[in-house]
Formats: sequence, C-alpha cells, structure tokens
Amino acid sequence: MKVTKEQSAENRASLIRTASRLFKTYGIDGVGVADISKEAGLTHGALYAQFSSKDVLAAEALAHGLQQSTAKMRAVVKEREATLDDYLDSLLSKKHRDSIASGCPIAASGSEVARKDKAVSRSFAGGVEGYAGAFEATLGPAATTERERALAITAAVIGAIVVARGVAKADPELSEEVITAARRVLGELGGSNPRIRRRTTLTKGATN
Amino acid sequence: MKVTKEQSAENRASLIRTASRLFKTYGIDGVGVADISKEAGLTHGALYAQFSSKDVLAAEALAHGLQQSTAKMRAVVKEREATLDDYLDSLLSKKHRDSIASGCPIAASGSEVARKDKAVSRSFAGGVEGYAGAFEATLGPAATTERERALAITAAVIGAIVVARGVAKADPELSEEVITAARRVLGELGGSNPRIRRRTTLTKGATN
DNA sequence: TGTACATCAGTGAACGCGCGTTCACTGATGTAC
DNA sequence: TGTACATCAGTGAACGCGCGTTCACTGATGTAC
Repeated sequence: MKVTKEQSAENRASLIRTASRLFKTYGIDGVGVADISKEAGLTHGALYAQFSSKDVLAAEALAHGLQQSTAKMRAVVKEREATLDDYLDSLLSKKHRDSIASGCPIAASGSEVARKDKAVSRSFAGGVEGYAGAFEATLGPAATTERERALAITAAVIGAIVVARGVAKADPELSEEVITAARRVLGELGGSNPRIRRRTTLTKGATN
Repeated sequence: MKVTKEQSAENRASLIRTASRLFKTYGIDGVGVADISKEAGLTHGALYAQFSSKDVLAAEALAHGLQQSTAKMRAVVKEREATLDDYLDSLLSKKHRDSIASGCPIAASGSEVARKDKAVSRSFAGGVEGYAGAFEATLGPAATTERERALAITAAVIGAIVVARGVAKADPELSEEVITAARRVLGELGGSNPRIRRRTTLTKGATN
C-alpha cells in the first residue's frame, strides 16, 4: 500500500495538524497515538512510519501550533503596521480563552511541556521568541527596555489565558476579570510609541 | 487493620502532601495512585478508603499546595508589612523556577487543571484570589485599579514561571531573561505607594 | 472497670482497559534498463 | 515507451505494561452494656 510522495507528505502534515489540535484540547498525556491516527484517517502504524515516537510528534505538533499562532498574530492587520493593542485584543479575549483547539499551544500545554524533552523545549523557546519579537516591534521607550517589556507581556498573556481557563468552571466572573485586567494593565506598557498613542487617544471614537 | 482516628487523619494528610508534591513534579496524569500511596507508606486501597477517586484527591492536593504557597508568600516578612517587591523577589526567582515540587501548583499544573472538573477549578480559583489579595494589599494608586493590577500581576507571575520552565532545557539564557524581565516590568506596577517607593528609591544602597 | 462485638481503615489480589511500540506483511510507486 | 523489480508508506495483529478502580478480607479500635 505504498502511496505517492505527495500523499505521504500530506499524511504527515495531517498527522501533525491533528496532533496539534488534540494535544491542545486534551493535553499531550490525554491523547493516544490511536486517536490521532484515526482522526487523521490512518492507522497508528502509519504514524510510526512518519515519526519515531509520540514525543517526536509532540515536538513537531508544538512547533506547528506556534507557527500558526504567530502567523495569526502578524496577520491581525494588513497594510498598516500592527500595534500592541491589536495583538492584545486578539490574544486577551474570551474567544481565545474558549478556542483552545486553535489557540496558543503554550497557553494550552505550557505546564506539561516543562516536563518533556529538549526537542519540545526547543519548539517552545522558538515560539516564545516569536511572540516577544512581534510585541517588541510595537513598543516605544519607557522605564524598562522594549525587550524586557516584550518578554514580560509574552509571559503575562500566557499566564492570563492559563488562569482564565483554570478558574472558568468554578468562577466565570473571575475568569473574565482576569482577561480584562490583563488587557488593561498590559495595554499601559506600550511606552511612548506614536502608533500606540494614536490608537488609544487620537482615534478613540474616530470613524477611521 | 483498623487504625486510630488520629492515625487515619495523619495518613490522609500524608496522602495529600505526597500527591501535591508528585503531581507538581510529574503532572497529574504523570503519576499513578500506586506511586502516591507507596510514597505515603500505604497501599492504593487505603487511598480509596480516604478519597473516592484520583480526581477528588487532585482537587484536595491542589488546594493544599495553594494554601501552602499563599502562606509562604505572607510569611516572607515578619513584623513590617510586605511590599510588592518582597513578593516578586520570592516568586520571580530561579529558586522558584527550579523548585517545582515545593513551588506554586498553578505554575506547575496550570494548563492541566483547565481540563479537570469543577472541584479542581474551585481550588484553583481560591488560589488565584489568594494571590491577588496579597498583591492588592501592597499596591497604591495608578492609571489602573489595584484589583486590575493585582490580577494582571498574578497572571504574569504564573506565566513567567511556566515560560521560564518550558524554555529552560533548550535555552537557559532565555529562561533567566524571562524571569528578570517580568521581575523588572511588574515591579513598575506598584503605583504611588510609599512602601514601594521607599524600598526602590530611598533604601537603595542604604545600610538598613 | 471488664467484656462482647460492631465498625471501618487498611490490605492485596484481581478486574478490564487503553497505552506506546513492534513487526511481518501488502501492494502501489517509481526507478533501472 | 514498455517491462521487471526494489522500495517503502501504510496495515493491522500482537506485545508487555501500568493504569484507575473494585472487593473480599483482616484485625485493631472504640463503643455499648
């Protein structure tokens, strides 16, 4: 049952996509290789023909999810440059909190990833740098450096989503409060950047 | 083999303490009831005599760990009132990053907890309120309310530890950078509180 | 205080189950001539 | 272009293993009299 190179590559991509979605939804330890293969329309044997172990697939799935997430961030606006507010609006939202399957994989599996191997950690670090780089480009001068604020914002956004999801079942009000609070406080960290200032002061209530 | 009420209560407490430590270290899904019972010096049957399921034990272990963590926070200083800097120094440190077994359970298992039941979520929410309350008491007036900053700081601290642990294997420098950056940026969120200002300006370099 | 006995915390064998991984096999692909 | 055949992606049965949970049993505790 050999398939064409193209089909094989597509199967591989399908396994990664499916794994990314399921790992985020149920946790890496919460999904079996059988579930992943089945939902990708293959058998687990095919999965092992493509990946040497579940952990190797996990590292690839994490990298894929992060790539997807940072791409989504950069695509928030076309034409004009993105602002910190653009990024925060999309990341710190009830929508992001509730779409775990398509959302940020660090927020979905962050504390699990800390226990996986170096390959997984490498994917993770790449994602963190991706986020921080995107944030940094939107920041202006302030008491702390742009790099410092970018890293702090990255950590804070992830923490806010983790916390908002964790408390959601027991205390939905607190969950929303965490998102809103993080949104407002982090929005203040822009610094004296014309792009930020324009959006939060000049265009407030403007038609365009 | 019935034991005294006191012994039974002690066994229960031992199971909770052991579970809290092991769950934080290996993840909730990463530890079996056999491991927990064995390390507490009992059999898994005894565990089921005390808790109706592993998830019920998980909720109790989480609550225990959070209680321990917030107690530790409030005990950072005796006599004088704690400042934001006191809390941040102890929470945003390499020591906390590397002591997962005795550290904050939200940072250790945050993203796993989001998939557990309402009892677990309730423990989680209690812990978040505990942290936020402690932070709030140290804050002064600023552009955002004390409550908002307290919640944002809570989320940011957790996110920073999760991220620092996640990238540690692949990129130790980035890991430290995240902690330091979060420490500096969050330190700026104190507001016009005399306790904060005194510590960061007046006593800088002073002997006492 | 002393005796009889119900209680129930803890034991350990056993349960079915799903896990990650291996492997002999299949048969279409794609290459060598 | 046509034929022969090596390759190898994918199949599916089988592996040992550890999981969470159940349950008949034990025997010291602690209560009723």
